Amino acid sequence: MEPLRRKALIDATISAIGERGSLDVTMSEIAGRAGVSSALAHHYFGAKDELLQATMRHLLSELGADSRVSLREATNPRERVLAVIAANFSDKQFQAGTIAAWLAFYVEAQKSPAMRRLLRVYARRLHSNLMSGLCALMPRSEADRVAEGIAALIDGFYIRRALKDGTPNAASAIAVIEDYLETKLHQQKADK
Amino acid sequence: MEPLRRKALIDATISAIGERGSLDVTMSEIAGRAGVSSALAHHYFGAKDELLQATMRHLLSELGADSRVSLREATNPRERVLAVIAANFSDKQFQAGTIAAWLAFYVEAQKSPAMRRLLRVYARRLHSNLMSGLCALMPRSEADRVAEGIAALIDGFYIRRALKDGTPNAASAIAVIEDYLETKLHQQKADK
DNA sequence: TTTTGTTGATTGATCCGTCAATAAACAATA
DNA sequence: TATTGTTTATTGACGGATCAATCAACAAAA
Repeated sequence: MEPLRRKALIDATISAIGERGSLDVTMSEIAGRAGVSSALAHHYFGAKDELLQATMRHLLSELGADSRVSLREATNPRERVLAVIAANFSDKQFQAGTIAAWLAFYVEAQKSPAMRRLLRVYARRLHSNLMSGLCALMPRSEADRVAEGIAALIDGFYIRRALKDGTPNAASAIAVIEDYLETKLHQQKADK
Repeated sequence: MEPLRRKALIDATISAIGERGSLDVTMSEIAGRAGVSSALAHHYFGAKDELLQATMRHLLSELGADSRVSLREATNPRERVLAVIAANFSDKQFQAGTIAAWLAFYVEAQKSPAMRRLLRVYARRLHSNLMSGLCALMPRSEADRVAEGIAALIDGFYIRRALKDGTPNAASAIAVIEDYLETKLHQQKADK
């Protein structure tokens, strides 16, 4: 029962955050969505921030898994980079609820060391995933810079989704980022 | 007296948000920082979200003013773009408190239409400021895309500051963004 | 019967917003 | 100038609402 409930509560947390748009969701709200009492949520998670952290870890591991799958299909360095970008803007990831949760967690990270730690894991992983492709395409120092740029672009488009009404368009975000990459690759070839 | 108090309360709001890292600051906390009672804060602003909105507007107008000053010193299109970037990462803007406030407002925008409206003003202004330089350097459609990229990069580096401990380094952020711009300009010249 | 699952009720804390009351500044008037 | 009236500034205290967390109690497996 326990794993079931935990999963349901975490899912409920994401959808609640997604709907409300911030971490300002009550335990009762979350528990209600999961079809249980708030007391049960406390029973399984102890305190609210532990539930939030578990939710964050869940998001993190889902993105990690998606990235790995996406990377496995890549057959060359360039495709590896594209795969990482694609994973971040897949339908599963680039969704209102998930995006809202990421943003809220970024804010939370400013006061919660635990959250900050988790976000750093995300950042490091993203960087190294990007580098795994970029390193073969340009000198290390240049690759580092481009990876930082792409990472900032990804987070930037995530945050900017907060401005748009209606459906977020992952397509145009991908287009801009890929254009950045292609331009960079082109430049590398020219320099050689 | 009124203008004095309003200013003090808005400044107190920014510093409180900056220190706590989120909008989860109480009226008492803010009022205390401004050296007045919480009742007075209510007297001048009515409700908490009005104070928060006033704070957001203040941030917005400060950034707008800084951008205008920075732009005035530019003597050619390329410098105009650089000026906009520089304004966003000036010591005055790229500061822990201010950054925390921007992020928190982004999250708030997901549930508050008023905040969303203000952030859209910011986004539009940034875009048009960037376009004022880019349009002279490349075709409009390309300029649009580059402007979107730079805007996302700026917001991306802002949000990523939440991960770093210690002082935020505006310098490396500027370096990446300017590198992006230069690469793009180079590409334009080559295409011609 | 021991362990696991589950809840309703409750507690204690926090916090927004209001209000009545006081003080200070200001205006009017005799 | 002295006095009276009026608006502005300011606060302490409080009502009312919300919410996290606890707990005692009950049901259901094992």
